[in-house]
Amino acid sequence: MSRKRFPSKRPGLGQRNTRQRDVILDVICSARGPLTAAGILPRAAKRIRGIGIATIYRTIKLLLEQERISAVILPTGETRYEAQGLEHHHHFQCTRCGQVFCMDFCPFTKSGFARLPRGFRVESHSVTTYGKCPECGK
Amino acid sequence: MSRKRFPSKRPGLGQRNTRQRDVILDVICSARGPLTAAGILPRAAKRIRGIGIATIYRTIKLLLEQERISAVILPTGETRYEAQGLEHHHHFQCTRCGQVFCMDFCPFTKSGFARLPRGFRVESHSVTTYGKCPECGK
DNA sequence: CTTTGTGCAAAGAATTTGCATACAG
DNA sequence: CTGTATGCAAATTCTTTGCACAAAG
Repeated sequence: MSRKRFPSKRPGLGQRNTRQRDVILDVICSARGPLTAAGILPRAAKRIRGIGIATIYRTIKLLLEQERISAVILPTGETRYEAQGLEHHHHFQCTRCGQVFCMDFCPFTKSGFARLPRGFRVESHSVTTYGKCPECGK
Repeated sequence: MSRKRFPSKRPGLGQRNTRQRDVILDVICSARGPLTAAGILPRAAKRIRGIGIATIYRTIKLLLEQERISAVILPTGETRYEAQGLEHHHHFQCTRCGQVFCMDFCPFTKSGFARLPRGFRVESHSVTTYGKCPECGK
């Protein structure tokens, strides 16, 4: 049910430089858009014969912990991964072509709208905030 | 992977009024915020001994097709369900207890912040906007 | 009665984990 | 060498489906 967001880092993990990790990170970072785990596998397999899906998932988890990639969850519930930019950003999905874009605007700043790139027309949006509810905030 | 959002309605389905359907709809509609399928089960089971998780899922699908409830997919990928026809709103998840609340504020209005209920403390948020990208907007 | 709906258990799909082996440092 | 990382397959988790029985109309 509740998926752990930031699993406690087990000491002694993510210590070594392996070809698998390099390739998986590169596949994610050089893709045109965010990829699913299943989409990463064949791309990585072209460069490393026999790489397994478990390695893809384990590496994704590691890269997420290291904040080198971030997860993008589409409205269908599909999880994809993209390179982690340093700046706080959100996403925009075109309702016609389905492409997902990164937007450097944030509606939580007063000038949020000003930072919406030219040409993008917002039709709807979904916002989820996280924090402490009244009972837990005491 | 891609979950069908509105499967073709098979004729002859959703014809009958059953206690299970009434109770499941009521559980979803009278909750404080959107519920997961697993969260609906125990609430419905209090009123109908022996109700099964398969019935929860089948009824959720039916209610979605009838547009009596809608799915809320949180940025964690967790899928929840809430009554349909509520006013435009967003959600707030407590980072401690995990509960999800409906918030009638919207950051896309100038006075958005003023409508954040007392006692809720925002720590982070995630926003996805939908619309037409430059190429598709022509 | 006839047909749809339900509960149970098995099947699927996506992701995680255990374990023996491979390999980085 | 020592201990981490990988690949495989089994295990989990969440959701769907097949089937026989229950129940709505």
